[in-house]
Amino acid sequence: MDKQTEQKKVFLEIVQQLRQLIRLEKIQAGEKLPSERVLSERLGVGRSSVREALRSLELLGLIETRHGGGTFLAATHKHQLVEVLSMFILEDEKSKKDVEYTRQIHEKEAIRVISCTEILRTLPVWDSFFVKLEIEGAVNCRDVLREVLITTGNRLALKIWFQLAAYDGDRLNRNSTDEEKIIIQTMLKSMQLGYEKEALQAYEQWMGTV
Amino acid sequence: MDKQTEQKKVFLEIVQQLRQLIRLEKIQAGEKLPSERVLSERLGVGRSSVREALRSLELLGLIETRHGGGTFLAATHKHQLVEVLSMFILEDEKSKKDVEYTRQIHEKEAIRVISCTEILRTLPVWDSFFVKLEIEGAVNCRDVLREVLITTGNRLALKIWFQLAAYDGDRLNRNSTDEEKIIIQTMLKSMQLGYEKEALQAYEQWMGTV
DNA sequence: GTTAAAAAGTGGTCAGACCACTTTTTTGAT
DNA sequence: ATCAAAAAAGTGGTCTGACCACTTTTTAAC
Repeated sequence: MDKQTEQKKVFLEIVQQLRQLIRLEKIQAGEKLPSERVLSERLGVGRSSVREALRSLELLGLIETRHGGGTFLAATHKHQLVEVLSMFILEDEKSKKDVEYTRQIHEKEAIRVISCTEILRTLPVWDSFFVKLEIEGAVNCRDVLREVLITTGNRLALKIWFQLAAYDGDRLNRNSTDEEKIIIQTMLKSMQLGYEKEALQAYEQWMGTV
Repeated sequence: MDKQTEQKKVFLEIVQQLRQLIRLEKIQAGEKLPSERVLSERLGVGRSSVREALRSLELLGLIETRHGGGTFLAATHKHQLVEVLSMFILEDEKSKKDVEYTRQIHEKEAIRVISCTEILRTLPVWDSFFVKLEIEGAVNCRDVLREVLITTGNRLALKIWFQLAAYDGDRLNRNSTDEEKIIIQTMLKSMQLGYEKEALQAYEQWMGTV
């Protein structure tokens, strides 16, 4: 599984080396980085390779470049953004539990919102899941939760959820078992009736069975 | 305010042109993109510039490159990631409400977790806020919420919150008013005692007054 | 028709050049 | 000695050409 990741990504290595350089040199936010030519020499790579790495970090908002002035470490509040990303992008998956748990935060909130909103909890889409459960005997777990998230109408939360769900995919993107079928039915029914507490209980039970 | 953003970012223009090219050519996920040399010619720029743009998109996970094979549009689930980012990176802030609301999702969840966990709700840090409120008459709203998020121990949720809070900063990074003082005290006290419902009620009231 | 070799295509990297802009240093007039 | 203008150095921005390693396609031989 790790064969591919460790293979060879010279380009990413430069990014990592740059991060290391920033850490070792204790370069603070707003301070200047070594010039491209100096970096090229110190890292033993061509200037164009350095630029490719720098350009990536710039798009991420980690650094800022001023034509003729130099390259500077971006303001701190932008770093936070990068940290979130790098956790995924750089495969820093030392906290899979956090990913799962954070995903569930959004799912629970969506269930609450829908249960408390007449217009949302009476949507015909929920009945469609009942039909599917009856006919096919199972539903795709991810589909159910995605629909829940979509229904709330919070685009940002939806996208964050997509992101989290993508990295927790194996346990999510599958068909429900017979055991889960009953739990999901209970959850959806409670939601439709506006029983927030019962819907959440069923959800917790669902996640607990996985 | 927009003077700087529109100035000149030739590098970002290429990224945009690539996005446009992908859209116009209807290139689907997994399909091949034109080669670097072809792109260089079609866009009227040097190959190194094209590569800088491609490398950025690669770090974002939008594209995949195979040595000797070509450049391919990444799988869809990776796109979602990019969308979240671009919402911030490309300053596409057409949904400030969503940012605020999503931020509050995490804050509410943190309050729930703390209220239900003996070890967390009896932490001495909460008392320190009472002291500060008495002596100085006010606390920094952001500080309170940050401490709440930190306490839960979910690093990922914390970082997402930092990100969201940074873009909703003005209304958050300020001292509490006299009116808020009482509400915050109520919220913290309820949390300490494990009264989840009351703590959340106070929180909702707090956010409602802003 | 199959297979092996050759060719073409493509990404990966480097080196050098030139331009535009900024910062620093030097110069010269007061 | 001071200050302003000019020159120099430093730096990012971009392009070109070259070579290598790898993959895909084409060709040639059987």
